[in-house]
Amino acid sequence: MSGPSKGQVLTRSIEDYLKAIYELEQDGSPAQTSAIAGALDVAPPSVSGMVKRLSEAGLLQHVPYRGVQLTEEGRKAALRMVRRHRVVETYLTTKLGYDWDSVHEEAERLEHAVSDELIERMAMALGSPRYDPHGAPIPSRDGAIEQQSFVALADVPVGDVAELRMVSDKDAERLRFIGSLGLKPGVSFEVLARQPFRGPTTIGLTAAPSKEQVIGHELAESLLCVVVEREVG
Amino acid sequence: MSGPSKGQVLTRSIEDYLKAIYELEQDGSPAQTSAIAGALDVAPPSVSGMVKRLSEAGLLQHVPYRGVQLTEEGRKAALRMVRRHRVVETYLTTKLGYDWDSVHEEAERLEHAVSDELIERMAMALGSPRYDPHGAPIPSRDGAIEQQSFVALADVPVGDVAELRMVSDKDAERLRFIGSLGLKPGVSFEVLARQPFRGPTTIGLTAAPSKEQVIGHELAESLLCVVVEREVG
DNA sequence: TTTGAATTTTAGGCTCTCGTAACTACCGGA
DNA sequence: TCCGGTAGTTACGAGAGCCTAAAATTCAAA
Repeated sequence: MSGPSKGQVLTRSIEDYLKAIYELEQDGSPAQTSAIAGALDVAPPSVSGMVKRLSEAGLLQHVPYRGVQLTEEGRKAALRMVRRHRVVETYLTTKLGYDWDSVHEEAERLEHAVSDELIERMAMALGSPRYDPHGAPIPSRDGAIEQQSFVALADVPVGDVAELRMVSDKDAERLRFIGSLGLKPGVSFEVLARQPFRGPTTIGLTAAPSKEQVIGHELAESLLCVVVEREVG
Repeated sequence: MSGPSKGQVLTRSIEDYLKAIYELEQDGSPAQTSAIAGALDVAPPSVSGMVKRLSEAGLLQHVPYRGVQLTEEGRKAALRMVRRHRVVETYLTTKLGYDWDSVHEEAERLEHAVSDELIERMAMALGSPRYDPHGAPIPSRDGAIEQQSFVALADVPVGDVAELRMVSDKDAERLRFIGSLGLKPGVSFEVLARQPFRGPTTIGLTAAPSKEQVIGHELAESLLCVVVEREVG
């Protein structure tokens, strides 16, 4: 008795797998076993086993040795988790004074425990926010999510003015550092210089142009931006 | 490698068992296997198995065929869960518009997922409340809990004025009905009449004396009160 | 004091999810 | 085309936590 059916009982583990697979699929291409194992911090054979079960449950399609892709049903379940995670993160920062670097861990546990009703009440209390504190879009109740295309700060040409839009929520230390630079989603800045050979980028915040910030290449690759004003010339 | 040790990793199941056992011990006498099984909706052999593990972990003492008693460590862990449960219930009703009859189920899941920090932030946001929406005392962070002695409404003599103090949070339907009578912790009333043979009690709310309420015996046994004014004579 | 009902425990099994070890498939380079 | 390294899978096993059936214990009533 398997196959696609309504009202699956999803365990915590299954919810974690679906969300991880969804996030891996966002980088194009099917999610690979080792990538899933890495994201969930389990051994690859554990993933093979779970993938088999999820595939039998109709939540994803598995091509052996090639990777997995969520089915419509699996994607929906994954987006439900993503919505929960991001609503919780937003609630904790807005209403309970959490810093943006500490909400991820808490949300990671709460997303499995909250009811749909609680999520809707939180969203309501927040005025149905569209983005979480890290700039990630919050899927709607019915699983629609804004598709975005950003440029990493590392790829914004010198001279352009850009706005920071989104940062990964997974690394607390990185978030603290970014915050200490005065950066958060919505902040705009001009790219003043960049050293070659994957060297650092220098920016000047629009709000405080006098204070320049130097940002290493690796970090600059993780800061997702939109260009607001292209350099003339 | 067992015995009392700091920093146990308590599973959800273990947390449930400890809380259930704590609550059963409140009615005096050690908690019995079947009572625990009933409270958690599992079969008695499951309880025997878990009791063995908890006893080996030093969280309770087990006298075969006689029942179990929490150790200091077990009691502390149980009270931590009780605090979580009641803070969450209070938060949901006060800050997110939940009714007092629907919070129990939600808190039952959240109590396993929230961090100590989140509980303290919720308590802070609420002004460190001493009672939950059902009148139950909230244990302090260090596991101190107010010991109360109440009289069931069914035992309050006719003519006395009493105040409702506490109601079980477990039965949503009962809570809805109690609420529909205008009753909640803090409401006071005069006991106007009581029929014999475990018959109903008639009360008149102090706030609206004209409107009398008739309350069946079973319900009256579950309404925990303090007598505010004893009948003269 | 004996017996029988009720309660508790033991025995044995199942599912879920994880792990390690061993085997298989894929793919790029010689 | 072959060969080896990497990635993926299968085989097997462990622990948690639940179950049913059977055995053991308790206790009260005859």
